[in-house]
Amino acid sequence: MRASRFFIATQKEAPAEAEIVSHKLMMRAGLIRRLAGGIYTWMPMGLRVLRKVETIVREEMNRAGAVELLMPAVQPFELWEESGRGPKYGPELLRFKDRHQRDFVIGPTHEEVITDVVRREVKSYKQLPRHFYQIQTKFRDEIRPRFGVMRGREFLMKDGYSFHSSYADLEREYRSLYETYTRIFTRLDLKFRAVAADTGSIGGTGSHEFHVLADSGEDAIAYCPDSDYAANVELAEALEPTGACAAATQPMQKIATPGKTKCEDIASLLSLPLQRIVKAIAVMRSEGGFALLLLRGDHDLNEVKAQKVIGEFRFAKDEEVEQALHCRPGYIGPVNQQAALFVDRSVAKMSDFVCGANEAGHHLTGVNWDRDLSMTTAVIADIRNVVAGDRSPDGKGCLELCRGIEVGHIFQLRTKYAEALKCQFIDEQGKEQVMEMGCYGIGVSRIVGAAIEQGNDDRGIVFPAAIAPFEVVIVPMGYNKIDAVRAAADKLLEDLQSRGIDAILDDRDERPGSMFADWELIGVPHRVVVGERGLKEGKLEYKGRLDSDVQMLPMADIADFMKLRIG
RNA sequence: CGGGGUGUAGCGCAGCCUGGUAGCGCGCUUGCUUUGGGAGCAAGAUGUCGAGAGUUCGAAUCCCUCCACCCCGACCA
Repeated sequence: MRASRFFIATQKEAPAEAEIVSHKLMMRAGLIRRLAGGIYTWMPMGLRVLRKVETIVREEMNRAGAVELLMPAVQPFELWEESGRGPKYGPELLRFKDRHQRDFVIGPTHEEVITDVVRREVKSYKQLPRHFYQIQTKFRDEIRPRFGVMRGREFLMKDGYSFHSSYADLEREYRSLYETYTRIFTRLDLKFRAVAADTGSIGGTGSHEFHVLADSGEDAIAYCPDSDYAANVELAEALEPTGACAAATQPMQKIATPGKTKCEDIASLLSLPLQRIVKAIAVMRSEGGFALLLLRGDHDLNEVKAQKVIGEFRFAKDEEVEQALHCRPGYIGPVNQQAALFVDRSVAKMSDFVCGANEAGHHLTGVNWDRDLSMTTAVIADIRNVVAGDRSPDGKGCLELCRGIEVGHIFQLRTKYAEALKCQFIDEQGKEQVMEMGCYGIGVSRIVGAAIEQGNDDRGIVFPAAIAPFEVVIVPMGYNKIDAVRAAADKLLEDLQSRGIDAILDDRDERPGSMFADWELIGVPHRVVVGERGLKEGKLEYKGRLDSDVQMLPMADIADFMKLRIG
């Protein structure tokens, strides 16, 4: 490739709307351009990266025995009614009508469509198992698209679906895809971690997420450095504190705490650690009305866990709190009131604690279970987020926290969709059975953002060689002026290409500084400079994107050298 | 959906408070010089000041409505 025929669209400044480093760099390097909120054009330079990611994913999926197909982006809404997922997916599902007033959606995912395909095509246990996948543009009408392609509304996804005659066979495929995903992210040269995950709206049991580790990630991951335990914080279990509840040593006392509505305020007022304060969170349950959730002051509510314990709920409005407890928010507590109590495990083991007095401007100190309030009707459960230092659920050490960008997700869907859509087969005994299903997703476009989030410096992107838009850039000093330079650069391009190396020759009439800056911004991993100075000694100049120094190499050796480097 | 913020040239921004000729830097065009780390000089082009309605002799500036975008939260892969 020659730069003069390609399209390079670098910019010195990123648009103000770009917040995180990968978004800024993708804009500056001319990889993407925004068309509308969360909707981007992949410019030629960016498309090369996207295609390289796609190729690795495709090769590994094929290797795992999955078969590629391509389903329509536009789907009839009836399928979503049939699966029962239409209402649940809600406004994120982009719906529209055709000229005959029939309802359609733009597919955010394809469980319904693939299940429809398989129920029509596959009738016998002899045709199972099957695994189909596609790499396709999806649309999800996100409430708040952000971070460029990391959370776009339109995005490229690899989605695969497997069908089985037994759960055991689904488990086998699930383990196999776990290995496949590990291979994919290893080949992409990303720092990643597989974590146990909540199954979310898609349902089913058994699920792992693959996260690229990055501080800007939207997900919190809990992991144990001393074992292989790792889970999304949404799911990670907070164990019961060890030891028994300490005996009461203080009487319960009401103290004035005017204006102190936050746990932190109370803690500093009383010179107590935050761990001695209990906060009460008021919620309205879909079934059963008002309830109080009790958490230690330094802990945060985990809504996913809480929902599993108490059912659907929302936070109570201020008026609802006043109505139920005759006290305004900020001073509410569990003592002397009738609301249903859901108590976090850690709170159940506390003694001599501080909580709201259900009287404006007052809190209670020295509160103890049994003596001051009953635990008999309370539900004790794990409803908080784990924090660093908590015991690992596998008992092998303590948890650490880090942040991740979810780039892959594998689910055991079991029979959820097969049942709803009557996707059945005839088994060896001639009996009709519902198929077991798995599904496996990779956010192809998100990977590009995640890779840049992980690989960048003050000069720009540092792409892993596997997905860089070009493997090598040839930068001549005076291509259009000096015949010897031109000849050497042209020959090098030919040599590299004949060895299957993806090289670009920057034959633009730019100044050296601009060319260097452009290619460092774009993140091409290898650079060869062709200059008159070196040519006099028959040498060219090599520099890796992260190298601090250049190497002078004999012209004759450079193609082999590059081949060795790139592998 | 709630709270906050921003919309002025392709990009980054000033001007707005206190109404009166629409500006700066980068980029772009042309010429000359320059040519190993984002060149210099000179000349030039580019605007529905987000949209609509209003106040006013006069609106980028004041008022109202709407739209878009960003951040925080809620929500969600």
